[in-house]
Amino acid sequence: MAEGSRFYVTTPIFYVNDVPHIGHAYTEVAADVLARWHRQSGDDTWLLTGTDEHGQKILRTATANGATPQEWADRLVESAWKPLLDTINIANDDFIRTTEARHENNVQKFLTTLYDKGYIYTGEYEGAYCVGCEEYKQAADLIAGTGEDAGQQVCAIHSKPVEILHEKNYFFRMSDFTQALLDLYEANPEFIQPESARNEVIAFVRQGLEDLSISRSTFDWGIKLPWDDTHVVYVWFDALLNYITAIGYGEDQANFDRRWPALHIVGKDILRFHAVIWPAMLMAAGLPVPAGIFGHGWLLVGGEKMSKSKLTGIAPNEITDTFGSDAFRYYFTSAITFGQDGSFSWEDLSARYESELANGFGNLASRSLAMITRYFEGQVPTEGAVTPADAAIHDVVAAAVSQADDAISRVAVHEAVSNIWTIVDALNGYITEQEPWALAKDPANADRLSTVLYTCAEGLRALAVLLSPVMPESTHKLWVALGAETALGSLAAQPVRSAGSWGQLPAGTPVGALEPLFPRIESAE
RNA sequence: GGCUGGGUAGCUCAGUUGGUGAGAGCGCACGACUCAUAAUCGUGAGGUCGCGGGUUCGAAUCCCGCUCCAGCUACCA
Repeated sequence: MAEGSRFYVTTPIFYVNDVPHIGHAYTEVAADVLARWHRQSGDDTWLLTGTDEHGQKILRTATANGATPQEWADRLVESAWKPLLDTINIANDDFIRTTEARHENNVQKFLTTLYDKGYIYTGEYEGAYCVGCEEYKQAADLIAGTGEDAGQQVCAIHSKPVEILHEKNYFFRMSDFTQALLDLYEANPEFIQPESARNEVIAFVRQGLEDLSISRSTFDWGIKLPWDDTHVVYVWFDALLNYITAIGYGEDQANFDRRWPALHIVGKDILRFHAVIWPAMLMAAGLPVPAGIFGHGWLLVGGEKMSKSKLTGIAPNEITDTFGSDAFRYYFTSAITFGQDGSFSWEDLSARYESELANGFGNLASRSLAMITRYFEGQVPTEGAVTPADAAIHDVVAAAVSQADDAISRVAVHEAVSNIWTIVDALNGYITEQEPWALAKDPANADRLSTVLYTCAEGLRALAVLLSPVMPESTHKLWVALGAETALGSLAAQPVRSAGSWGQLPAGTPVGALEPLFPRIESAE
């Protein structure tokens, strides 16, 4: 899906009962960077995120907190999830909540469609039920009993024997789609990325799929089945449909056709739901399957998956309060190979902030603008005769643009940043070699000095555009300081794919003052 | 147990279909420079490429065994 003028990307919807941590933020940032890049390239772009609000757990915690589940969800959406998007500067186009009418009504339409087509049947669910937990347990949640319970399976939490219960349930004929899914994976190798995720899924589906129980009657916080209001739909079935109800499935066919299919960015923990159940659901309904599923890795803290119970969970604002949202976004998109697990540490974050953002990019902007201010009275100088050294910079910029765009099309966000960063390194080296401060000592070198500093200004102009999807705030400051806001218009309006064409910033443009883009941070604590 | 990945310089990681002396960034040491956020640029030190076999003229790169780490092994999201 490299080019084309349409780009629909989604994040998973947040389960409102969770506490926001950097894992959620990581997914959001990645999707947002992709969306901003495409949007700024002129593609018809849509970034969807939202919240998942149904299910037994939410009913329980709401009750425990003396609220109705809807009140509870409302509270969490406003106090936790929407603020998270602000904290990390996400420019989503929509925010869907699974309790909204546009979702609930059309989930019912979808269910009716599957029911009418015969993909849903009445069956009996048999499961191990723990009275203490008030829910069915999976085999992994059970342990062998001891003492008087020896020989029986007991609940790992309550250590009491579980009961085998039977319940009337509605089932989705997912097993019908085993072969169709395998064919899909085969025919479209990039449907699931990265390759390791694809292998995982294929191995799973090859074992054969079972039908999926998609209704619950033991609680009622969910979307009712249209043909049997004593059952609510299984939460995942409900949640996955957000990707199409948000864009008009069931009520706005034109918009649906305009947006669908989507690229789904998900963590590898929920890969299976997206790569197996979801496409099967769509196939059953006669709808196109997603454009792709990208499963990214875990953030590891101290070599282990971050978790609240091990006190390694980190709230995004712990980072942004000190480093800012741009640094947060930069760090997670550049330091971690998208698709693989990545290590997070405060030391690494501080080190990269200082060496790459402050000393590398920030200082490049400072030194360039300082010299333009000092030697050319604050106006972008004229480019004179171009030497091989200057041409080399032009080439680096042009190459960075095409390489980064290619990387984005492959969802290789980290690679794109790395490609763009070659401009930072090249310009810092260029300045040291060209020694504009030495040229400035002799008026005979005025033309050369002018060209060197023009090259710096143009390089920065390109950097501002290319990095704006990743670091919207600091690049905007740089854009204004370069005088580009008045000379070329708003940064968001700059087409990213033509950022490499040289000579856009007009000579004579007045530059402004620039505070350090990434100020040094005292001691990191 | 089975499956999917991974174990490469102090740290985080690249290493296409096996082939000139194994790479990058950071950190460290030394040097250059002074426009700049005590920033920049250059040079250098540093590695039995998890362990043991095998295939090959030649393997970090293929095959076998072993070992260590992480994740998955479906209807809680």
